[in-house]
Amino acid sequence: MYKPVSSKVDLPAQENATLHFWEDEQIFEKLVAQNRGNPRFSFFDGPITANNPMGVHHAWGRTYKDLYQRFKAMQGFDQRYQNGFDCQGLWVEVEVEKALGLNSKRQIEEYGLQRFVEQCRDRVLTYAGFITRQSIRLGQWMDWGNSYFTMSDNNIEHIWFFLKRCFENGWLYTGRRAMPWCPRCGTSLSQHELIGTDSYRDVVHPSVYVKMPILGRDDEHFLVWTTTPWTLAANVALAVHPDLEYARVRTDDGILYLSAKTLGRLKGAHQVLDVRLGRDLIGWRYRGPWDELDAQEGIDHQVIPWNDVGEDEGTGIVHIAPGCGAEDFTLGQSLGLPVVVPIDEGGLYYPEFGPLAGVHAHDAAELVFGSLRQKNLLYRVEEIEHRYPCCWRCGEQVLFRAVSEWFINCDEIRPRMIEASRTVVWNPPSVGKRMEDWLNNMGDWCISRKRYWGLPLPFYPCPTCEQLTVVGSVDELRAVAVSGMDGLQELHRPWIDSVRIKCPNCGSAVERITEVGDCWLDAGIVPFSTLGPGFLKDRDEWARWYPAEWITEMREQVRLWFYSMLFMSVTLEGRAPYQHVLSYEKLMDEHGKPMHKSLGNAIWFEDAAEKMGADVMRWLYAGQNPQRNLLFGYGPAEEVRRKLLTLWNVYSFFVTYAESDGWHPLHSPRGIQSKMDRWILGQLDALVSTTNASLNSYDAPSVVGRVDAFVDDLSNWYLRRGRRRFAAEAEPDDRNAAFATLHECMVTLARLLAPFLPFLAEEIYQNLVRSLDQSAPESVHLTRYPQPSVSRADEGLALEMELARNIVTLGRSARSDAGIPVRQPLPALTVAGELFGVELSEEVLAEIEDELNIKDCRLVEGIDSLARRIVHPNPRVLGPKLGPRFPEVNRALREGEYTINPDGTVTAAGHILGAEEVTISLEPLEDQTLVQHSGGGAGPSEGDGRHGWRAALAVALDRRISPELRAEGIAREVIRRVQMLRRDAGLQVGDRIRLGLDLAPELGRMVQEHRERIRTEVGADTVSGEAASTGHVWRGDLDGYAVALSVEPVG
RNA sequence: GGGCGUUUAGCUCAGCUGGUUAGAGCGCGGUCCUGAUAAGACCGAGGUCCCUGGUUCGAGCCCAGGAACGCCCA
Repeated sequence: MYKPVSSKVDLPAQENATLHFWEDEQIFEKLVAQNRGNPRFSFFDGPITANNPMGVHHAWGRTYKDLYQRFKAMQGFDQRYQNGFDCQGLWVEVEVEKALGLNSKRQIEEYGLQRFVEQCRDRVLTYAGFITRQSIRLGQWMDWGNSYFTMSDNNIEHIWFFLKRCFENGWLYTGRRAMPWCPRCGTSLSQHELIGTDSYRDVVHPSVYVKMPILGRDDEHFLVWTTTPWTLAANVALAVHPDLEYARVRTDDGILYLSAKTLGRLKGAHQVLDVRLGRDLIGWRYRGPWDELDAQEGIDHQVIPWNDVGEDEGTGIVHIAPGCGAEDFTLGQSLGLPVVVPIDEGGLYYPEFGPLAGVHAHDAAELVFGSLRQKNLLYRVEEIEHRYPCCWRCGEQVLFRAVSEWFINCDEIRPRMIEASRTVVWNPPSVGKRMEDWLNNMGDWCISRKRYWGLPLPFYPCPTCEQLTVVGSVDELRAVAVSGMDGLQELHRPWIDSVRIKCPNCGSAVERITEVGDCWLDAGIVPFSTLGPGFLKDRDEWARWYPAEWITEMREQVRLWFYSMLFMSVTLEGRAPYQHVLSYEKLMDEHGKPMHKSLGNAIWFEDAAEKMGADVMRWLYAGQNPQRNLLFGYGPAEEVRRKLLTLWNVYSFFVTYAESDGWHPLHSPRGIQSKMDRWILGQLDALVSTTNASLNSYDAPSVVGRVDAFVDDLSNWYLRRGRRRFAAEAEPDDRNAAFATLHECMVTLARLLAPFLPFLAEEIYQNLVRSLDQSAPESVHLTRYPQPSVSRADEGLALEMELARNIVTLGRSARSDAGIPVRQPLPALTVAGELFGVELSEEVLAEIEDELNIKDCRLVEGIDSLARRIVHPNPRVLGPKLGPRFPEVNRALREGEYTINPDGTVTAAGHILGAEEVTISLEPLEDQTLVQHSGGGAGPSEGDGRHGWRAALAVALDRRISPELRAEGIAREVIRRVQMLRRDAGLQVGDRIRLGLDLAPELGRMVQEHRERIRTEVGADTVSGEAASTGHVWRGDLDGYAVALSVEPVG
């Protein structure tokens, strides 16, 4: 027995029931067991940050992951199904800080490192559980009990191993770099923390023009402009553009140098004494504004060249403080300039800054101006409004500080990474270019972070002899540790900080540096730490899963996860860790705007899943071109839902009729297939074949398009045409064939769609297969993926059907032109055209007649009685053949200067063109107003057989309505009216009625011979000549005669 | 400043190794069909394929230059 299926469906409810079924019956576990020991398919899951709930953007990528893993599983591949969580890093710390009301590193330390770190871990575990439940709701099948966590000791040890290898390679070093720094939080901000929308604000700052006395030239000064007066105490150089012109001008404030185009910024009158190029100023020495400070001792202030100097602001002479700015720092590094860092972690000047010592950088302006004024160096102060970065957490304005960090030198590995990247199939290919570009430009990898919750860098620099020890594993640590091992419950701060080792060189006790590692180390090691027991523990087992055949993440992972994995993999194994990469773009709201909590346009995963349904989401994701931003929302989801609903309704139709008919897939006779059956099964086979090909190259969107087309074929042609074949009064052989065909289509489709729509596919499979056959696999997901075998695809039949559908389209169009509804039968439709050898069988002609309600559809030889043939060149053939002479032939054809020869060839401009060298379109003859035509094209297409028909066709509609036809039309009209009444009355299809049929006498006579047909079609037990006065009644007129109809349920 | 990508109907997007008449869905107007279908069909309105130049018998597609937008890097 089939389970009854309503034509209306609550997809989310259906899905939740399916989830229970999978869980109760352990279907996923059975799938894993079923494929164990088979050839493997290796996929690495990029770790999702377990810091917040999963969003609908994550669900996009997770759909790809699940889709291809399910596809590979149905092909029989053994897989690991390991999900990953990214656990460490500033993002987690920040959320925990917010939750605890902490606002700075100082407060964290007061709160207690251990408690803080435990909170971080708790948060990760909480959200890992949350994301797991969400992913399950999406239908994602993973070995959820076996997820990897990047905070695990195992992961950390593998990174230690990598870092030690880097150390042995001589790549590890400490260096400084200028970082955006929040003095309130006491931490640097990483680049991506400055990218968010809230990070830049309009701020008013005092800007200052400062005079800097030139050494060896009395009363001559460089005039310098800056918006950050607090950095003047860290000045080490001035930069000029070598090719700009600089003027020496006399002013009331002495002789000043500034670039020629900025003279307008001087106060009052000035006199230009001379002009020289910036390059002539290079190397000039000057006295800095704070040379008296201890911090400035020994600094030789010089003018340096810099091509980034401009004249839009300031004076063309730029104050350089490498300790206080990112660009300054980079420039300083390239020229070997000293770095003066004026402020500490909290933004306060260090003691060696004399009068400024202990002052906060944000409060220093007045003090600075006073001092400069006193030294007669202050030229002018003005306010400036500009966009300035702020800490996204606390809103504090960011300062720049040069700080010491740990780096991995990339010189040696860069070319090897580029080589490895070229072995990867990047999808889309531009992502590969992006990777190569990134590799070519990558700086050394800064791997340290001055924070708490993260990978402890295993670096032990000896304070006595300066030898650096890098520990490569816990065993190694144990071997050299002198204290702290007993309390080492995990490889995290604060516990790891208590471990001291003995310097192998001098024997001193050495502490670990306090820094933790970049979280991309955590993710990049995944190919080594997660496969089996891991690279370090069981190399053979590890190697069976390495490298990944396929991975997928969003495109920004090129410079993040894809990069860090590649880096670590090339270092440790000398090759890329993945073979195919699929990347995808960003998810936006349905209007193309980024989703933001603050904009109110964010859609939460739970809401989407419960309102749209996971399958709808998945179909939306799978159909998206991954190279384009996905516009996600309830509008697009509704479009998808309607497509799935079409499929659902075919399913519902099948179940309803198979159940009432008692048709059984195993016990009912196969019947005798019609052309329609053979056609749809051929379409099905073609779909199976192309779907396999597409999925094997990770191209889901084209599958979605073809499935949509197939469902349209199935619903709007096969089933629409075949409805009556499923009725009880249909001929049994034909009916059985129809059921068997539709059943096969639905079951194959369920298996084909299982990776895409796991819920819907399961529902259909359970009801159509499993409910009748307990020996069948327990779940659609335990079946094998449909394989292209001996195909029943029949190109000739496909073309014939396409031709038929084209004729129907023309016929409908002709009826529309004539203003005659389809319900009114018409005597004849004449079809003529260039059919390219495709034949229309009687069987298919009958479908056309029935569909168009035409008594006789006939094909005539030749077209000339219906339409004028217009010859067009077939440029694809003629172009290469005629070359430059092509245009003259083209012109002749266009202007009608040609003759069509009896053998079908065409003579134009002195050339004889073969039938395959031209195409024919039709123009209706003027007196044949009811002719509809379709343009000619390339003839039967090769390709995949879909929508390839471009024949030149013409149809002529005979619109003479005899009294008999009129009567039949009216009878159909009556039937339709009664059916509408039945629906209004809420009757089921099988319910019987009493029909009241009160017709004007003339009408009654006309319809007389159709009375029995009316009675049977509307399911009436009796027909009376009078309509009831109340209840379900329709009164109106048909063809000008009064009519009253009534419907009363029987019993 | 450099790199990558995008630009096609009101909106969202297809468009094959270049082929002459550029398509779909949504939306809009009209008509029709229907006891599987909250669906569907037919007709219609709606296009400077971002711009300029080049190659070619022929360019939405190839080449060069430019513009706008997006992302990444500096």
